[in-house]
Amino acid sequence: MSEAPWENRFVNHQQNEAMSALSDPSRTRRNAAHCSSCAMRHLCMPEGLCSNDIAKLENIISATRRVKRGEALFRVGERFEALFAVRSGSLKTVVTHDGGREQVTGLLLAGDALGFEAIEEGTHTCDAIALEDSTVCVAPYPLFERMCRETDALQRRLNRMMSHALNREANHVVRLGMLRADERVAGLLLDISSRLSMRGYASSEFTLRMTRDDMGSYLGMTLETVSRTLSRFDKAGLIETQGKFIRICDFDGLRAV
Amino acid sequence: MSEAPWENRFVNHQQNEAMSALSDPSRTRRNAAHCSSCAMRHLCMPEGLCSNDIAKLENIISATRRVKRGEALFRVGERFEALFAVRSGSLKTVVTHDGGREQVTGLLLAGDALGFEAIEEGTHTCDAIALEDSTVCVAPYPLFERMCRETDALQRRLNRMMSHALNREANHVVRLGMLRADERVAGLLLDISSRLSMRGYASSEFTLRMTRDDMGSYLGMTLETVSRTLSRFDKAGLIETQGKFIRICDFDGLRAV
DNA sequence: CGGACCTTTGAAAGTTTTCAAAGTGGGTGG
DNA sequence: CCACCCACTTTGAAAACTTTCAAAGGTCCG
Repeated sequence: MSEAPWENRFVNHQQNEAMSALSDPSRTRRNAAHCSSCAMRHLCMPEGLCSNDIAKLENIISATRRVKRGEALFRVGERFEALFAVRSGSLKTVVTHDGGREQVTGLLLAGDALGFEAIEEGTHTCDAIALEDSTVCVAPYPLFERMCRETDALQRRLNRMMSHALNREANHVVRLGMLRADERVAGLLLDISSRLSMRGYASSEFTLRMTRDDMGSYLGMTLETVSRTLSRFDKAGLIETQGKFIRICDFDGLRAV
Repeated sequence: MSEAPWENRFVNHQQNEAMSALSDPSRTRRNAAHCSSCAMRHLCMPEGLCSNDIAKLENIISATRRVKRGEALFRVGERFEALFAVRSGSLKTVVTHDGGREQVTGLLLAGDALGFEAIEEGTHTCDAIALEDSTVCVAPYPLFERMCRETDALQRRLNRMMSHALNREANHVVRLGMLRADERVAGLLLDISSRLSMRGYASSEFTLRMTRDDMGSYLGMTLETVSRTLSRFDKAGLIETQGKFIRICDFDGLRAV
């Protein structure tokens, strides 16, 4: 049982990746180590940065923060102090509607950056909750902003990252607005798979730390419908589920809804 | 009939606004005139820009483009060349899913900026279609980017605008994911009302140039459900509808769903 | 002014939610 | 280290909501 494939958790993948991403053996300072590693790639390692720039950046992004499962990295209304990048683990962003109803608006995996929503008003507009014990890199925004001013490439990277976040949201809008329940679930699985794949992880199996309730909230449906849909996919041979572990068996089948 | 309140179109409002916003009588050049006026306020007139900066900006944003009803300002796949701001009229953004199904992902009113989604990949990821004959201000991105580099305040404004777009999308996600049909329609009406109000227009009545089909697509429901919901609101005394003209009679009632 | 497009309304069909209850799993304290 | 318990998951059946199909007005744009 301890050798079962679904024991192959995110955390393990991430640590492997973190190690292998240390492509430059000369950087051995502790701060440099995590900064140049996997999770901060998008935030810290834009093409076009010279090694001098990278050194400056490493000084800015010097802190790592730990967030335990269920704890908040930040909450609605808190002052905006830093951008974050998921180094290991995963988080969800949540908005609480009046009346206490909650909606999961985002899923952040290792390598994803978050916090951009707070730039507008200077305060966070959603909660970011860890789905498992996680670590994030911290980029204090005032410093980051100053460095953007000095380094064009970094500024361009920031603009692209925010544009990327915008496109991600637009995809989510399409998923919620145009797709039926089973199409949404299939879309989510394929989306996660492709995000993992882009970062060098196995794309056909993963452990999704969201509950069925979280998935339902994210997809605009009830937890029961999520569960039923996954069961149906399983019976149809499209996937195999074992609790939170999911293996995709038939990509084309999933794409065909 | 020609004096009926629903003759009071957006276009009229906008022209009034454009005139009244010419707060500095010294700026009489043609290029300066439209640039310092209403529609570009968000793009061009951040607090913190000195008059010298503003002059430079006016040179960059020198073009106005006309888009006729039904025509595209840009389309999916087209190269990203400029950011835009709606000067008069209104547009929708549309994504076409495989299979030809279309989803309206955004509604842009006078004063709104658009085009940010194209920064990531350098090509547009949606179509922008005019809902009525409209004009937009054009900010060529390479020039705009360069000016951001020279002027901190403008860069900060750009970041805030993109963050704002992100928050707008997040609101839309919540609307689609957590609300029922009538709540979505009510939410849209209140959203439009508040956006008009922020820009100094009458907030209790407006002519929404989208068709019921567009509204349905934007809200993730069918045109029939939109129509039925509006009829029900009308009968309940919450609003008055006359085709595309809508008057909100009972804001609190609408907020209460 | 005419015709195309848009809107409204009804009834039936379909999908998803709600309510309910049993089963499963994993993390926590003893 | 194990057992227990709480939280999560699964499944069923009825109810609710929304869509689909259909047809009759309306509106407005050229």
